[in-house]
Amino acid sequence: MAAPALSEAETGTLHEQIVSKLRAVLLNGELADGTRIPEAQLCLRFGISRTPLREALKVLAAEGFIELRPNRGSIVAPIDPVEVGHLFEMKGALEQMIGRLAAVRATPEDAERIERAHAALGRPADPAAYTALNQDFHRALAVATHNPVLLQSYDNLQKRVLRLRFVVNENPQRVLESFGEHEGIMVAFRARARLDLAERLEEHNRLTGEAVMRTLKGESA
Amino acid sequence: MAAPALSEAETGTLHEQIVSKLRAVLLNGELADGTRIPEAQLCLRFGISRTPLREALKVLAAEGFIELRPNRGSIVAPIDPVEVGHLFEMKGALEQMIGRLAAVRATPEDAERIERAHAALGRPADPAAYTALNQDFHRALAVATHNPVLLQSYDNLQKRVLRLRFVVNENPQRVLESFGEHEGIMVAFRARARLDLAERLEEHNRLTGEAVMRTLKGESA
DNA sequence: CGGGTCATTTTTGAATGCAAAATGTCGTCC
DNA sequence: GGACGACATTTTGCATTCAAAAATGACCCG
Repeated sequence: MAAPALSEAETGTLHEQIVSKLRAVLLNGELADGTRIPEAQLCLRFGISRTPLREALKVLAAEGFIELRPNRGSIVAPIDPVEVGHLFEMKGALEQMIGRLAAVRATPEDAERIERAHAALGRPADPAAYTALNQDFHRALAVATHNPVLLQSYDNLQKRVLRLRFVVNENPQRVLESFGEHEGIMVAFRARARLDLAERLEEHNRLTGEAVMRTLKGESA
Repeated sequence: MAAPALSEAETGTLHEQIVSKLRAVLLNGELADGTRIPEAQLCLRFGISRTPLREALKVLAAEGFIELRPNRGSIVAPIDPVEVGHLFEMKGALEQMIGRLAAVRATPEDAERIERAHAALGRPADPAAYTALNQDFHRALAVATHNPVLLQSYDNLQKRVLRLRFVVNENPQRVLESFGEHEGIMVAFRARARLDLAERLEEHNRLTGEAVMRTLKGESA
């Protein structure tokens, strides 16, 4: 019998579990951006002492999810429209790389995972499920590059961008456009057309970024 | 009177100082890759207790410089030829992005910094100095993108690659080639030719990577 | 009634202490 | 001579403790 596939949050050392759990809390939008994070409260919540919690905070700060202010506590990293632009720009460079590499390196298993993720995306459930499936789809392409360094950076960016969905709601118009773009991406992928795949992924990312930026600016105005 | 510009290692909280200092130690090649890092020894060396040291270790692990093995201590991240290939590949994507953006966004001040860094590189001193100046030059181009997200990722990759110089010595032949490539890069930069600059940076990175990989394979064989 | 100062409380940063896991040592047996 | 196993030692992971810095609030003065 195979091992029961423990989720990342229930294995490893205590502080590693806390990193996963706390990151999940932040990505679930439970703590609004900019709010203070009292250590004692989190210790109570997770049932641990401050030592592993503080280790986790340092790691999450390095990942860009929280901000440490010496002697003044940690805060959930504020969402800055300028930084969001930079995040999408950086993600665009990775998407291009993903396109060029995945088209060439995808194994049959990779291709099947990508097809499945794309198919799952075809039947739109609630918005929250759509977001998760969309992430899975794009991540499956990143996995197909077989470059762990790239994948780790991509995961980080994807998660940091993911936090935005609580300040800018998914725009239904944009979701519809995405379907078409995803189809185009799959066409290029099935043809293993590396430059086309790169271009379509980059453009898809750029359009999403622009939509997010418009909403961000609209709401702040 | 301006503040005396403290180096990163002497400011901020204790654990932040340790992160910088310890990273510097690793980049100086004082600890060979794969060697164990006894916590007590480092505490003694830095004159601190284990708490901030362990926080620093977690951060450096997240950055990819060390590896944490639960209950079995930390080791200096082993240099794996396959991973080195992945690092250069990822760096290549960023170099392209740097080329496309820096050509367009560089301010006159950026341009001057880049020119100065390039000029400093022209008079080759000892190999160690050359490596540092070379890093400065490429970093100056990254700064000119005015994208901090990119810059942070680039810094990380640059430093991780930097560790290699202790396992593969700078190859004089390759250094000579670099001079020519740097000239080409500057020509493209001065003309603000974004696609050319991107291509030359990418190619320069690829050639360096290939040279390193050849040496790595040669030495392991 | 508002602003400012000082004492009190809370919270953070780092050191210490303690239990569990891993490592090393020695003796035994084959 | 080498493999195995019990014991002692070391090292790690986490909880607890202590000191210093920031936040809070009471009090006074204008």
